[in-house]
Amino acid sequence: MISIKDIARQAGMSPATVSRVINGKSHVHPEKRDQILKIIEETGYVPNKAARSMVLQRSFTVGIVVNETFNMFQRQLFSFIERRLEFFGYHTIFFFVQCDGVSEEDCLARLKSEALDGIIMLHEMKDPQFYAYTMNMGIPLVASTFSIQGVLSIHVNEEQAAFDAVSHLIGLGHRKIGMLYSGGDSFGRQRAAGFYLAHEALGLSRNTHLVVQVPYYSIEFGVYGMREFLLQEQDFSALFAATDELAIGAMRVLRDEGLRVPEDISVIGFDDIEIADYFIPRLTTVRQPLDELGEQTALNLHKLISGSRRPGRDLILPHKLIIRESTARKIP
Amino acid sequence: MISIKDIARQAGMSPATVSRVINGKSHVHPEKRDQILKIIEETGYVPNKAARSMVLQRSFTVGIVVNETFNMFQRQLFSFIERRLEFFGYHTIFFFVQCDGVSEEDCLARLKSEALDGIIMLHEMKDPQFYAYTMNMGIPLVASTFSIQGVLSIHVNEEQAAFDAVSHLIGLGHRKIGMLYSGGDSFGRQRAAGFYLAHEALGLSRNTHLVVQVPYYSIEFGVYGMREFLLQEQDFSALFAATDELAIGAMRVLRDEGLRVPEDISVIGFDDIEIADYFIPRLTTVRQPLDELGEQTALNLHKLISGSRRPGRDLILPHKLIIRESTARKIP
DNA sequence: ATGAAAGCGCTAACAT
DNA sequence: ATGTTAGCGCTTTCAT
Repeated sequence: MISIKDIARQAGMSPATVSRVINGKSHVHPEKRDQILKIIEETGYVPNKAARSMVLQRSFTVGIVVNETFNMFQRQLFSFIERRLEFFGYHTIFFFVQCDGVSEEDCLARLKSEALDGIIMLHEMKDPQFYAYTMNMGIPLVASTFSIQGVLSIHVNEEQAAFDAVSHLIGLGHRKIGMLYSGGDSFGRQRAAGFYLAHEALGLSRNTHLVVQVPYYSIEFGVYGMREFLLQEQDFSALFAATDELAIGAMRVLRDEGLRVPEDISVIGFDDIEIADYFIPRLTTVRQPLDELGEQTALNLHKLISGSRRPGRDLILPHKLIIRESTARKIP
Repeated sequence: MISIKDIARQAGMSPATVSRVINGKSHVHPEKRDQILKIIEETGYVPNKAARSMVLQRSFTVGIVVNETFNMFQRQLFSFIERRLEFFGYHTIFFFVQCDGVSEEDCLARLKSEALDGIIMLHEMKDPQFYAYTMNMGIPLVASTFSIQGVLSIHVNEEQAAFDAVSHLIGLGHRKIGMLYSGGDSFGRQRAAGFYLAHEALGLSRNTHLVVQVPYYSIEFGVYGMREFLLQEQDFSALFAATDELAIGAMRVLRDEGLRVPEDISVIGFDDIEIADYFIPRLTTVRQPLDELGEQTALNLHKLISGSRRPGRDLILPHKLIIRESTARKIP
């Protein structure tokens, strides 16, 4: 492989000068600079990352902490994040974690074995040791799609978004509304809070019997959750699912039970994943700006790493209610 | 950061001995080995990847060449591949490419700037320069989900699988069957070949008017393709979509046009992505064993890299016809 | 069986 | 403005 020395030799200069040119440092004679640039161009030389990595004490690698289930929403988000990360020259390495202590411990152990430049969290870690470690090591952290105290967090206003979704349902005349969500994470709880708030704001009692919790945000658990629901409670005309995947699983069950959406039951989701606009019926939902979420996540982590920004306060991205076919006015 | 020297000093031995222990080399006294291992355990020391990378001339990084559209099927597959890659200690770096020459050139340029240990192709490159380069540099290559001459390819028997799918349709009494696919890649053409073969085997004429080609395998192009289809041809009772995403887009259009699936038109897909089993109606399709595909892709690339295997002949994984709700007997 | 020493490719401090 | 040099953390001859 061609190295900086080869370029230096060909140019009749020292490696240091070539290095200066590559890294855009000043104090290089413009003429020599051009000459070096020309040789680099001709030879197709590119600096060795491992060598730079070693001397700069940077790995050009960012860790992605994500739930083992890695759902459709997260895969879509990752796809956006990755494009930007790639643009900034980072490699990625995944840390799949389950929602239990052992798994988080394993994750932390692996984390320590990698000299990460930064970490993107698509999943909320409970273990305080995790934050202690990253803080201690000075590893920049970005939380994407939820908020963590002391960590640069990028997300929509979950509570307000859920409030908007449920208000839409109430506005359609629904009075008994079910909710499907997971209480295991902050954004789930915030969406639930929005659900209750909408009820209060509109003067409705918050009937807690109409709530089913599931462990993960997958279609499968949407199915499971909806089954539970039907077992417990038949007297409702609308459902607020905390994610689109939950909504899709729920609609599947409703269909199997001979219940029509939206004629018999209105369903609203959250996220606006790709399939939402094609499902039958098309899913009414709250859009999270996935592209911007991905863009901002990568960009801000990069800023944190390069030192051009400090954590500061959360970045709140705008959400948007997308009304499609799965919700309709309640038939009295 | 704690280094090999620190361990050596604590153990009262030389870095060379510690290195031997870490890498499981022989010629180390068992007692000393245990002692070193103990210290490593206690201190939580892990070798610096960049340093190893430099001396070993390996990057521990694999490139993933994938289409810019990075569809649901690919995202799901990547998720499986990544888990294994992670297990083997590789980082990943994406190379998004479009289906045009310029994009492939750019990709090649970026490829050259990364010292990759290996490359996984989820997308077929046309540019012969690409293969010339990788061959020349001795970079191991694995093609996943399609076959390339001279490259270790892992995939199902596309033609047979498509044959099975179309035979299912014909067996249901359908005689005028449409096909939606992309001719821009080998597996698309093979699936098309299976489509024709099934017609021939069953003594049906291959009415080429019943075929629509699209540029990409996305839901969006399923919609687009189906619209085209309806414009050109109304006289058919079943559709073979070359991927599930195409099928979903097609079903969406059919629904919008007031055509029922499967009562009016049967639809069969290909891949068996996650949503297939939840869509309304549940999609009949041909399953590709995504988990094993991911597993084998990562494993075989690793073997190629570590020199414990040579390209050899293609790895053919079993497919399976999954009959669900979107296909039904033709009503005369 | 073990250690000393060289060197992987690069950057930065220091010298000129 | 440019060159010299040391050193990042590791592995691997080559001695012993």
